[in-house]
Amino acid sequence: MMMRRWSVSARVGPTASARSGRGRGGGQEPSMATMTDIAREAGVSLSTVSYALSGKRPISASTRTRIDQAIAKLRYHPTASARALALKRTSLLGLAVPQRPDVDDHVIMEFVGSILSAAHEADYDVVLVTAEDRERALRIVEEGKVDALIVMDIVEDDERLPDLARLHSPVVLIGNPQDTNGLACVDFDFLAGAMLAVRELHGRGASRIAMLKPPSAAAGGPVPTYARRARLGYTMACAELGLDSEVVELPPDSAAVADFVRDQILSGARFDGLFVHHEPALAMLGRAMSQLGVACPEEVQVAAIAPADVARNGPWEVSSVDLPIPSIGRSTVAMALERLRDREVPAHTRLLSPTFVPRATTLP
Amino acid sequence: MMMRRWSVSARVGPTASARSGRGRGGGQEPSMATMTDIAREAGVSLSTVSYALSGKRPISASTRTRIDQAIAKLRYHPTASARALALKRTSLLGLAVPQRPDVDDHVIMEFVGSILSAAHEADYDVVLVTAEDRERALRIVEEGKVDALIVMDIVEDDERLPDLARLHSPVVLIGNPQDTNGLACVDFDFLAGAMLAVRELHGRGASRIAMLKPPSAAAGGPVPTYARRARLGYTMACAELGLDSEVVELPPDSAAVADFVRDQILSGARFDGLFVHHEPALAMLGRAMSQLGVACPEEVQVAAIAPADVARNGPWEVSSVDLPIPSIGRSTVAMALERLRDREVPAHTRLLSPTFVPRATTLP
DNA sequence: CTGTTAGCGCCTTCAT
DNA sequence: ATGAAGGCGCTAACAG
Repeated sequence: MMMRRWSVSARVGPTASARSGRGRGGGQEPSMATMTDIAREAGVSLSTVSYALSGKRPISASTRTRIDQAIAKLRYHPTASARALALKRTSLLGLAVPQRPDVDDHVIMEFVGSILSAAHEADYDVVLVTAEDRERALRIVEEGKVDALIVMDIVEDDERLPDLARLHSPVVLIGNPQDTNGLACVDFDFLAGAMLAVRELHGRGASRIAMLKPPSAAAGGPVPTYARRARLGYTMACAELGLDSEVVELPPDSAAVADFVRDQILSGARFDGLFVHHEPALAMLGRAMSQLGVACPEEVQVAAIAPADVARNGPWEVSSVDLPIPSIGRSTVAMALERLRDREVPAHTRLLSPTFVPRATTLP
Repeated sequence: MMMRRWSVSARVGPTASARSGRGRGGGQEPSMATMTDIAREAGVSLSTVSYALSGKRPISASTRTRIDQAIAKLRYHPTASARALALKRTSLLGLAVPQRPDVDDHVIMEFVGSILSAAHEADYDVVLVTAEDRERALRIVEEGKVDALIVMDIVEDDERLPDLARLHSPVVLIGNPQDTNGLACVDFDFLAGAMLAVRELHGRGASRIAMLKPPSAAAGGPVPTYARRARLGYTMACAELGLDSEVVELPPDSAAVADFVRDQILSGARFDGLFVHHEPALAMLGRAMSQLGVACPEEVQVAAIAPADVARNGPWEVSSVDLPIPSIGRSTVAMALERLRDREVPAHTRLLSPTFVPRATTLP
């Protein structure tokens, strides 16, 4: 049975013209009830109300009842700012999201959604700032507007890291730059993931395995930290297995993909396995192969690194090392909260282990 | 005259022992500098520092300089919670975003992005909550964690409205429900937009104009508030122009769209104008018409209501009444801030006027 | 089990 | 142009 504590007893009127209780009718600010009001109404002391609410001290049943009634009657709600000032914590996490046009909105929303859920479960709320507004991100933590900061879309040699490293509050990066600047990081283990994909292809008979990836960003452009690690994993796995390695950079347009399939697979038969780390090209590849009549699991096997929904939707069901975006989001929040607890433990990096999910593009 | 050493008026507590001097690096909490520290360092009073920072009182150049130096030296940053408590405002806006799978992530991100920008420009930050978590949305405003709340994705007969209407802080809805419950609303004027699209088609020679829309949600499912208004605009415009009206509900799959084109346009030639309020079907329609050999501006003209990028991308450039998502976002923030200023002005609805952009699917 | 009280860091009305 | 002092609403020692 649900005991209503903050229940709303009665509706007033259409316009809620029933201004504050007794005061004088001159109704200005509704001027919400405070803990002092509750104390008076319940005939107890201020601190008793506080302890009743926080449960940090035993309260007699009768007292608690009177307090609860007063709270319901006056529609009391604790004031976040006051609590924050006294506790020195806001129960707010900062989240810097990228607004660059070249990042997939769907992926971002998945991150944001999982981070929101995880934060809410721990009774934290989330303040969003755009990653491009560096000043603002720094400011909300310096001013104590948030207790910790999560930064998405970290790129190689990210220029924000030195500033972030100076902050006195926990900062967690989503990504894994070569130089973390001593900051905590959470990410998928792209290196292990790439190796796993290659091994799975090889274990299923492929021996001429190419890696397909997007063109390296235009010189100087930002490079996501996973690009290097995935590529490294691929070459390491090939080396380990004694295979030749060849990285093919493919622009994300159907023509280029079709050309590749025609030249390198159909005619050349150069590859019997493809490791694809290139989400937009995945669907194009599927269409090109079916149109050109390349038998997929038989002639050439395909394994990708991609979010599960990307791998499954589209024209075919691609076997893949699934990118567990929600897990990354949750781990990130968890790490932020941990660092909020133990300010002392040194920052570390947490890489989520890969799992291979065979689907329709690899042999059984 | 009284020579007061830096008044230790109330610094007795064990906490305020002010051992902040370099002491030893026993380093516990960095314990950020406060305004009192700045005052001491600059040799002025607390209030002087406060006024220097807020600029609400003239400060002599020399004093200001010393204060600025102290601030720089001690790396001072005002504390948001303290300021919020004193000012009774947090400079934080709440934003409830939908997480329903059937809302386009891209559109959401556009809303969120524009709202973030607008808020930041006014020196507000944004707290994100998921619309599904109604309790939480209410709570962040009741506890004064945010100064106002913006709620996206309002549906017809939205069950959240009564609760939102009870709040004592400004609430702004994105959408325009029939019963606003006295809440402020901002939205695109879908009614006028639909009428405009029909008139433009008619003005260009079309006289048998159908409206294409997604199937009405399964009974009981949430219905976005714009569905009714767009449809109403269509029928009103047809009536006004003395045209027959026919609303065609099309599921968002290529087969259905192709069937429609084949049966109703190719064979039947029943329509020479299509008013499309159905984003996912737009691209499908373009492909179907070109594959089936329907001459687009000549045989049948098409005008849509859609975000500009949706209208322009895809297989054809659709003439359309562009949905100005960023403007809606900005207006929403503006309205929230207005209501924060003038708590008295009654809530009202703001509908953004439509503009027709002729592109390739209408005659000149 | 319950009160009393001193802050948390900043703003602002009075004095000067 | 500058100080002094009293909150803002809540928490957490200290006393009983």
